[in-house]
Amino acid sequence: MGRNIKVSIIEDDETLRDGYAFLIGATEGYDVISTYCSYDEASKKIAIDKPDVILLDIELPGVNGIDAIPKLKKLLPNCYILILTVYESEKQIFNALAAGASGYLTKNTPSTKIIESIKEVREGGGPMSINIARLVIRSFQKNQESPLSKRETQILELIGEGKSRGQIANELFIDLETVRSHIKNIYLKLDVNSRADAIKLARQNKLI
Amino acid sequence: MGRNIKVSIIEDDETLRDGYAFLIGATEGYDVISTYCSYDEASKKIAIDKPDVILLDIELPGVNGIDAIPKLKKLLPNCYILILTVYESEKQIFNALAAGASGYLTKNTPSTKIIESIKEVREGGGPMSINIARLVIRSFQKNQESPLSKRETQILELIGEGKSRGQIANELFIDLETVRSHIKNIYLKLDVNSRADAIKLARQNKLI
DNA sequence: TAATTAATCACCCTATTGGGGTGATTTTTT
DNA sequence: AAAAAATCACCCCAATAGGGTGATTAATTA
Repeated sequence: MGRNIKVSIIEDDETLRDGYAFLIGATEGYDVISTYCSYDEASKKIAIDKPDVILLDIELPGVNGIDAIPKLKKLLPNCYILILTVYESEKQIFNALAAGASGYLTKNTPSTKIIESIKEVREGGGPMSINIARLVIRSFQKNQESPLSKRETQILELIGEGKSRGQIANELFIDLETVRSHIKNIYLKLDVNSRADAIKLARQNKLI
Repeated sequence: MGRNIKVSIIEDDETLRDGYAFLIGATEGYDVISTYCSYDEASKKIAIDKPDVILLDIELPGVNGIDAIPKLKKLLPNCYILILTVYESEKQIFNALAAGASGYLTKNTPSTKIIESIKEVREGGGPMSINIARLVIRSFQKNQESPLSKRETQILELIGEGKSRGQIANELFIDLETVRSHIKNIYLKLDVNSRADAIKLARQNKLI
């Protein structure tokens, strides 16, 4: 338990890489056991290093950081990956998290927060920069001004689960014709004429 | 800009309520302008208080915290709601965030973190307790050991968007029969026999 | 109170879809 | 060399989806 946390860094910018390495290595309880400038470099040796946590950049030469995540996870299933990048686009963030990153920090993060996040991630936490947390929280928030009624929203949710009219009717204890009627109204309100378009629009606008 | 942050507290436990109020009120830059023991109490006067941030408990008498969120948002559209609760169930958390909460803290949170989170939420951040952040991040992570191939996963994603075989075929520039064939294999692998069941199972296991 | 919206059900229609069978061929990966 | 992935083909038929055009009965809001 008192063992030092073993950290590897994958970052192509030499100055940053050395900076992080020095910073973390100088901190009590942390060892920087290796640094790499690309995934291709890292892949050859990192399985032997066996780091507890990898600090990973997104913009890398060769295999980019996001594609590197599942590969690293395969090499080191018990290793936590902490993204450290300037990229703040929603897609990048969600892709990185979906791929298996356990935390996401932007490069303006103060060094104390980086150090703390490495510990946090190893303890099962999910450290994020403030701006990332904002995006993540927003991704959960539904639109409060939906044109759809409660029932319509409910039915659109079931459509989003791939259910047929019949299945929806059974689940809600209403007639099949009533379901049809609701769906027609949904289509009218959203100005679409297919399930796929309704789902797309509803998800885009966070109606469901 | 230098104006103090106006905070309201809705919390049924008197000891906690007074504790928070004292704590926050004593801090430079913060004013506790009102405290309530339920939503029903708060609803009568809180629109006049016009707080910047509401600290909200989940387990409340009468209207519970989660149902109170949209109502409060309607009364005070520009107010941020910060959940402060012992509840840590995934559903509660995601429901609260979906309803419009901007942050979620558990009650073991140190007081400095609470104070900091109030400021953070007003600056557009999304403060979370460490354990909450863990759940939130995990909710994004996909299963790395899917039984499905890339193409199958892709097709199942499109099915999850409500698309028909024909639409999928057009989108992927493959034959309708090929789509059918993939879907059959998906059903075989997942041991289901309908779109709805496939989507359900895939989402449960984070295959898509 | 009057008007609107929500929720329920009914019956018309037809092209498309969905799911089940049972194959085969060609790449790609292992 | 063997296995898995990706592609396409043709059999079947009940169910579905979407469009039209209604009506009745709560609720909610003006």
